[in-house]
Amino acid sequence: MTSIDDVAAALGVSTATVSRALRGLPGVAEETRARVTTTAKRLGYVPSSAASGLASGRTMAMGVLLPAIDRWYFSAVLEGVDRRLRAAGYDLIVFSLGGDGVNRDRVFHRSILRKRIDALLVMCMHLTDEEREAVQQLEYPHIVVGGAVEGVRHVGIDDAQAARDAVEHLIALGHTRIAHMRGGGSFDIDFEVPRQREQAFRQTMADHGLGIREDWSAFGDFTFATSRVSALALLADPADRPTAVFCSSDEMAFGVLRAAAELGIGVPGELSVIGIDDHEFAAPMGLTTIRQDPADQGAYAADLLLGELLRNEPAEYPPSRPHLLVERASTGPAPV
Amino acid sequence: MTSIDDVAAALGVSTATVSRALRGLPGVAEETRARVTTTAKRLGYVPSSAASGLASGRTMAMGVLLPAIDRWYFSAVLEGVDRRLRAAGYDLIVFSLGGDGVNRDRVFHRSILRKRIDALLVMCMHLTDEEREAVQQLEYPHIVVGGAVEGVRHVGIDDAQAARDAVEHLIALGHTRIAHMRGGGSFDIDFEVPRQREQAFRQTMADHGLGIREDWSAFGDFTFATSRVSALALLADPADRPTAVFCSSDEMAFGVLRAAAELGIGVPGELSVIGIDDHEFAAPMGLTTIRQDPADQGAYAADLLLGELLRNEPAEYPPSRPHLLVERASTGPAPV
DNA sequence: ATGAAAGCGCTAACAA
DNA sequence: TTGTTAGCGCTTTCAT
Repeated sequence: MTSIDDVAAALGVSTATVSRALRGLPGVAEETRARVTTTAKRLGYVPSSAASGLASGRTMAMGVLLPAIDRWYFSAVLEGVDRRLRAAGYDLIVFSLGGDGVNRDRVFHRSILRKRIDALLVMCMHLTDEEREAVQQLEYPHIVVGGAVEGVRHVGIDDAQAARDAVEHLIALGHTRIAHMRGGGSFDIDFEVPRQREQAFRQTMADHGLGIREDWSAFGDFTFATSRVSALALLADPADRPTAVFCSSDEMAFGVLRAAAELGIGVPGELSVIGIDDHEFAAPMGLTTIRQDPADQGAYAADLLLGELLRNEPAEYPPSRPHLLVERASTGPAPV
Repeated sequence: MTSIDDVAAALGVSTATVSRALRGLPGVAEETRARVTTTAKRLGYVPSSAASGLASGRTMAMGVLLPAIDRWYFSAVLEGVDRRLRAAGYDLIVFSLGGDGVNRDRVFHRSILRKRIDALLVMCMHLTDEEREAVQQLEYPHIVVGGAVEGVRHVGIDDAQAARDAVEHLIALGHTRIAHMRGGGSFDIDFEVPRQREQAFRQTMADHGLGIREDWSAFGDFTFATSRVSALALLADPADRPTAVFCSSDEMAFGVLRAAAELGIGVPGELSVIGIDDHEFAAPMGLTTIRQDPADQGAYAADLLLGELLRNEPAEYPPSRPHLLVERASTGPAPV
């Protein structure tokens, strides 16, 4: 491996000059910089991140802590984060807690604190008290994306308002018999988000003088499969079923749509379904939903951290990102 | 930040002893090791990865190069890789080429070669000649997951056989009018995989003496939305349409199912649909498919690299992972 | 079983 | 504008 010394020796200049030239620092004659650049390329020199990290205290890497990679929301956020980091020349290190609790604290103690990263982005999820504390006490910039985590700043959509918008869309269509497909639960994925959406659902119903039936609060676990099974039960009785279902996520909405199709229930004629997310499948499925843009959220958070790294001072920022009602074919007037 | 020297000083031992004790190396009295461990924990000592990487030449990180994070296959592979790495105490660095070609070569030259990682896992995708060469000449262990990349070893399912199994399932059900929903195209995602599946489709049809209609080779781009639109056209004419569609991926199969539903075509009564993947939505959708396990492929590849890192010699290994026909409700006998 | 000391390859004062 | 020189915090011989 050719090192900075090789380049310096080849040109008869000092390593400091090579370093400055290559990093675009001022105080290097343009002619010198050109020669250095050329020679470095010719020798195939690539700086060692370990060495520069050790010397400068900057790793040029950012970490993302998440409960699972292979879920729509998280992978989309990741994509947004990555785009920004790439542009800034930063590398992305992913810490997934991946289902089993095994190695959870190893992640915390070995990696997150290991000076491997300059900043950390935490995806909304349930943390133990100890873990939360570890995050709070991080010495470098950090932020939560998605739901709130106590004592840590965060960015995300206004979950309560998003849920309210969805429910009010149904109410405006004349629905009064509205069920809720809830998320959260088996995954450690989150606590705050499902709770806020649920609470907003209840509050909105109450604000409009509509009653809530506890047996119409179905558990969908944020997944297609669980939601489908729940919906099959929820919609089983033609004589007594909701005319609309507010789903706390699109994936659960797909489960409800599927259940309706299996039961021969017409959408939106007999049943309206609305979700939250605007998942990739929502448009082709004709699903009405509240759009959020996870990639934007990730990019926004990454920008924030990158900015703080640059200016070395905390940023002022509005914590909430926009959402938008997208009307498609899965919602319509309440049946008479 | 407390360093190894602080720990050593606190105990009145040398840094070498602390290092040995903490890394579980032999030649340390158990009593000493215990004292070191305790003190290190008390002082909140966490070794710096940059320093140890610089000194030892090991970064304890593995890279994954992929065209996009937020797609089913890739995020699932990532999950499998991550699980293994976590267990081995390795960190995961993700290099996404993410759509736009911007910064592509920066990824190659700045990150991959930057001694930041001990090994690289490349997700099947289209690489420029120069990029392919860069990968081939990597000095550390590397492997491709998914489709083949010329000149680099790889692991994945036997795509040709998987496609053949799918098509023969349809043929065994009596279908002769079989269409193909093809993937590949707009994403740089892949070249080899869609081609192999297409070729196997053609070969299998020919082997069974069945004709192929070029207008029944539809382009689905590996996505739900594109496939749905293609299928809408493919299935438009009740008097002249296929009785079965072989889809090169589940997401495209969902598009075909959706199109069939919109057109009022009964599945599997009038139309059989089969996919490849066993996507999370396949079971609740009742989709017959060829199951593959991306997480397993990722884990397998990661294990391989980890093993080589450990033993310092290339591993012998079977390049192909299993696939399995999963019969569900979307395929049935050809209509008479 | 432990310690001393020489780097690993860079960056960042400080000089010149 | 360029060079000199300390480190950054570990690992790893080589001694002891």
